[in-house]
Amino acid sequence: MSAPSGDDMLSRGLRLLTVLADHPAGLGVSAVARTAGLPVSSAHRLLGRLAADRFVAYDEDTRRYALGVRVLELSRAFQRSPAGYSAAADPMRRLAARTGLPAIAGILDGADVLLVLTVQGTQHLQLRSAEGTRNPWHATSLGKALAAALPERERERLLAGGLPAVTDRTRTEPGALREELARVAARGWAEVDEENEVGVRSIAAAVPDPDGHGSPRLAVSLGATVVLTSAEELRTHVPALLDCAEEIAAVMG
Amino acid sequence: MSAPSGDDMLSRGLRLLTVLADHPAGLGVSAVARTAGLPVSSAHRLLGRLAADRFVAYDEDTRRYALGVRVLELSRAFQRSPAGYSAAADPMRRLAARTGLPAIAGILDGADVLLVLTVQGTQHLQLRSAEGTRNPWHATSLGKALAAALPERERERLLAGGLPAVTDRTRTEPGALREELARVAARGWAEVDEENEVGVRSIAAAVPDPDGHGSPRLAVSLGATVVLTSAEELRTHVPALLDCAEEIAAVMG
DNA sequence: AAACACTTTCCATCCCACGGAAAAAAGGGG
DNA sequence: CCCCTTTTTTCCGTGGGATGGAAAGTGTTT
Repeated sequence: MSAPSGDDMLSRGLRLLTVLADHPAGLGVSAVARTAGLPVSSAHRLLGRLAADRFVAYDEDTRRYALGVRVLELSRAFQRSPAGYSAAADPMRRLAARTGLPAIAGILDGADVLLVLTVQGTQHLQLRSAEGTRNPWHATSLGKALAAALPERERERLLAGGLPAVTDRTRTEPGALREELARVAARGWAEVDEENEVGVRSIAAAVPDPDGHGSPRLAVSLGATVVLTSAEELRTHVPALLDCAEEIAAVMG
Repeated sequence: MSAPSGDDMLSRGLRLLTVLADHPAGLGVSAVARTAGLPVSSAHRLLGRLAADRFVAYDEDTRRYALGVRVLELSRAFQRSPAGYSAAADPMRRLAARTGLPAIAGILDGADVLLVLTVQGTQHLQLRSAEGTRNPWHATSLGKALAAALPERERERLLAGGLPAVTDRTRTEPGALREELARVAARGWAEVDEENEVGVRSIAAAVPDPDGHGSPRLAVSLGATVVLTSAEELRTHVPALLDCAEEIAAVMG
C-alpha cells in the first residue's frame, strides 16, 4: 500500500535499474538522478557500482547508462524457477496448437496483470514476446479471471483502487465490474472485448489452486484479433481453455 | 580479470540476486549467506530489502527466497533496448524462415558467449528459449566468429584464459584454435561440430560493425542436429547467414 | 568567448550498515 | 514428550563508508 521501498543504498540502486528500464534508449547521470529523485553525485556513484557488476551498461562515447546484460541472466533463471511457471508451458503449447491462437499466462501483481509466459499461435498474428509486460487488471481477461477468484476483501480493494480507462471500451464503473466478476466466478472464465487494446479480444480462465486452499495465482488466456475471430467463435474455445487450466493445475501440484 | 564487484550494500544485494539465480528452487537465509560469503544477519537484512522491492520473492510457508517478478520487467526492458538487439529480430526471422533452422544471436561477455536473441526454426527441433544462457566462447560458433574479429590483444587474452573441454570434441589447444580463428577471419564465418553439445552443430558469422571502426559486438548463428543435417548441408546456408549478418548491420547503422 | 548543461572528483560530516550475540522458532531423533 | 540441533529473526553499539554540496573538468550552444 505505502511506499514499498526504503531509501538505503540497495533500494536506491534498484530504483535506478527501474528508471533505466523505463528508458531503454539510455540516460545520462543527471537525467537518471532527476527521475529517481536523487542527488547527482549519489546517482553517479551508484551507477558506477551497478556498471562494475554489469547490471547497467555504460556507453563511454555517449556517456549514457542503460540496463546491462546481467538482467538477462536473472530473468532466464526466474523463468526456469517454479515462480516462472515453466510447468505451464507444455499445456499452453498444446492449447495454442489446438486453437491456433496465442496463449498467454499471467499473474496478479498489485493492480496489474504481469504476463509471465507466452506461446505463439499458428496464425500470422504473432504477438511480440510480451513476458514482463504489465496491464491494468480490469482491462484484461486474465485480470478479471484472477480477480474473480480472489477473496472478497482483496477483490474489493482492487475495485476501490481506481479503474482508469485504457480504451473507450474499458469498464470503469466499480458496480458494473463487480457484477461482471460475479458472473466470471460463476461460469469459470472471463472475457474482454477491445477493453485493453483496440482490435484485440481475449478469454481467460484462472488455474485452480493446486494446494486446494487459497486463491489461484495464475491464469491462462487466448487472444485473437477482432477482424479474424468473432466473439462467438472465440467462445467455442472455452472448453479447451478450461482443459488447459486444469492440466496446468495438475502439473503444478 | 580481478573481482569486479566491491563489497558495499548494493553489490552485496546484487550478489544475492545472482546466488538466487543459480538456485531456481529457492534457498533459505543461511544457505544464501553461506554461498554468498556473508554473515547470516546481513543476508537476512538484504533479502528483506530485496523482497520489499519484489526483486526476490519470499515464500512464507517454506521460508525460502527466490528471484522475484521484477527481474522479468527488467529483462523485458533490456530486450527492447538497443543493447537488446531487437533490431536483429527481423533479419533473423527471415533467415530462420529461409533455412528452416533456428537462428541465434549472441555477444561476447568476458570469456563467455551470451545468447541475446533466438528465433525458432520450422523444423521440430525447438530449442528452448535460450536468451540469457552462457557458453564458453571457444566451444561455440558464435564465440569463434566473434573472437576471430577481435583485436589481437584481446583475442590472445581469450586464448590464454583457459580452454576447458565441454565435450570430447572441444578444441582445447590454444595453437590449433589460433589457426582456426585465422581461417575464420579469412572466410568470414565459423563452424562448430559437437564441440559444445553432443548432437548439435552450428555455423556463425559476425555482424560487421556499423560504426566502421571497432570490432563487431554481435554475431548470428544457425544451429542444427547432426542427425538431420550434415556438415555439408549446413554449409550451404553460409550465404544466407552472411546476408543476414549484413542486413543486421544495415539496420543497426 | 561567454554562458550553460552535464559529468566527474573531492571531502568532512554524520548516519546507517554491520555482524556478533541472543532469542525465538522450527525440525528431528530417541 | 523432551532435548538437541539447525535455522530464522531480532537486537544493539560501534565504526566505517555512504552521503551530497561544492568545485573542477568537459563539451555544447548561442
